[in-house]
Amino acid sequence: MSDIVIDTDRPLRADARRNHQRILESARAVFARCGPDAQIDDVAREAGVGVGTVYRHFPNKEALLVALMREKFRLFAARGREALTKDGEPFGLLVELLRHNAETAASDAAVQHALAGVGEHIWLQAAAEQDDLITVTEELLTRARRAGTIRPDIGPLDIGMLMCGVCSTMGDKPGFDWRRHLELVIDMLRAP
Amino acid sequence: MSDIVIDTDRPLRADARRNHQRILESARAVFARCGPDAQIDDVAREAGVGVGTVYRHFPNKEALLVALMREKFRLFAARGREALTKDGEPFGLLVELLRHNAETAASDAAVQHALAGVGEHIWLQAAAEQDDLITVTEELLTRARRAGTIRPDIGPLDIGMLMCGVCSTMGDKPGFDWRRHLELVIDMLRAP
DNA sequence: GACTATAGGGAACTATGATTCCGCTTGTCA
DNA sequence: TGACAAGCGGAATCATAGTTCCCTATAGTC
Repeated sequence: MSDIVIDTDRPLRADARRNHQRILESARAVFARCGPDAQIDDVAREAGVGVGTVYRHFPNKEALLVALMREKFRLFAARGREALTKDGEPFGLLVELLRHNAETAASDAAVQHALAGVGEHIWLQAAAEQDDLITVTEELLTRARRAGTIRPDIGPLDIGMLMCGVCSTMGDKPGFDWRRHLELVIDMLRAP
Repeated sequence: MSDIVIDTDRPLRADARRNHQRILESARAVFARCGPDAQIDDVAREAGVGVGTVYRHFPNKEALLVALMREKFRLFAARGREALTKDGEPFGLLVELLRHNAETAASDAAVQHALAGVGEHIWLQAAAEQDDLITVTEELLTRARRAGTIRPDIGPLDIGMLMCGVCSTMGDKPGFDWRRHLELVIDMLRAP
C-alpha cells in the first residue's frame, strides 16, 4: 500500500496519493483479467494516467505484482484476525475463512498465478505479510486442535500449500472444479 | 512425437527423423530447466541444430510445449496400463503410480507450468491423450472401488485436479514440500 | 498571485526473444 | 555417381512490451 520510494518523510502530494491508489486498483483489475502477462500500458490506461506515472509509483512491473500479493496476504491475515474474535466451533470458523479466501482468489487470476508461477525472489518480497498470515493461521489451528476437530498434524504452511494447490486449478482448465477441490481438501483437514 | 507438418505420406529423411527426436529431447531438458520461458534458441543450441531446423519441425514454440505435454500424458497413461497388468491391492497400485508420476513431474518444470499456467487452448490440444489417461485412471479407480479401499466418490478428473495442485507446489516456494502435499492427498483418497 | 518542488504524460528508446528467409548441404534414388 | 528434393543453418527481421526521459502541469506554500 506504501510501495512508493520515499527518501524524505514529506507526505505525498494529494494528487499523487490519489493516483497511487488508483494505479493499485487498476493493477488489481488488469492482472485479474490478464494474469501475469498484464501490461503496464493497460494498467496506466485503466487508471487514467500515463505510463510514466505508473513508474513514478512503482519502479517496475514486478514491484506492482509484489504490492498486489502483499495486499492479498494482508487481507487474508486481517480476515484471520477477525475469525479469532468470533466465537463458534474453531474448525468451522477456519473452513468458513478458507472458503471466503478461495472465492476472493478465484476472482483474481493475479494471485493465482503469482502464487503458482513466479519465482522465489518475488515470493520473498512478501515474506513479512506471509509470516503474519502464518502466525494468525497457527492460532486458528491451535484452537481447532484443542477442540479436537482438526487433523492434528496440519500446520499453517500445509494450509498455505494446499490452498496454493486449490488456486492452481482455478483457471479455465476443462473439467476442473476448484470448489470441489477445496471441499476435498477441507474434508481431509477434518479430524478422523 | 509426430508433430511435423507432413503434407505427403513420404517418410522423413533419416537425418530429419534423428533431429526431430533430438529437438524433442532438448526441449524437454531446456523446459525442465527454464520452465515456460525457455527459449527456442536454447533448445536449438542444446540439440546442436539451427533455429531454422527447430521451426521446420515445430511451427512455433507453443507446438513444442504441446508436444511435451502430450508425451507426458502418454507416458502417464502407459504407466497406468502397466499398473493394470500387475496384481496386488488396487489402491496400493494407484498410490505407487501417483508417487511415480509426481516424481517425474517434479523433475520437469515444463509440465508443472504447462499444467498450471497455460490457457485452455493449449490444454485442449492434448485432449486425446488426456482422454486416454482418464480412461485408464477410471479403470484403476473402479478396481479400487470394488475392493472398497478408495473413497468411492473420487473420479479420474479429481485425480487429475489434485495432482495438478500438487504439481503447483513443486517450484521453489520456501517452506512448501510437495511430497508432503502428495501424501496428504493420498491420505484423503483412502476409504474412510 | 507567484514560485517551486513534486508529479504527470506519453513519445521514444531498448531489450528480448520469436519467427522468417534464403543460400547451402546432404540423403535418397535411379 | 549425378540430380534434386528435402532438410539445415543462422543472420536478419519483426513484434512486443518494459523502461526512460524530458517537457509540461499543478499542488502546496509564502
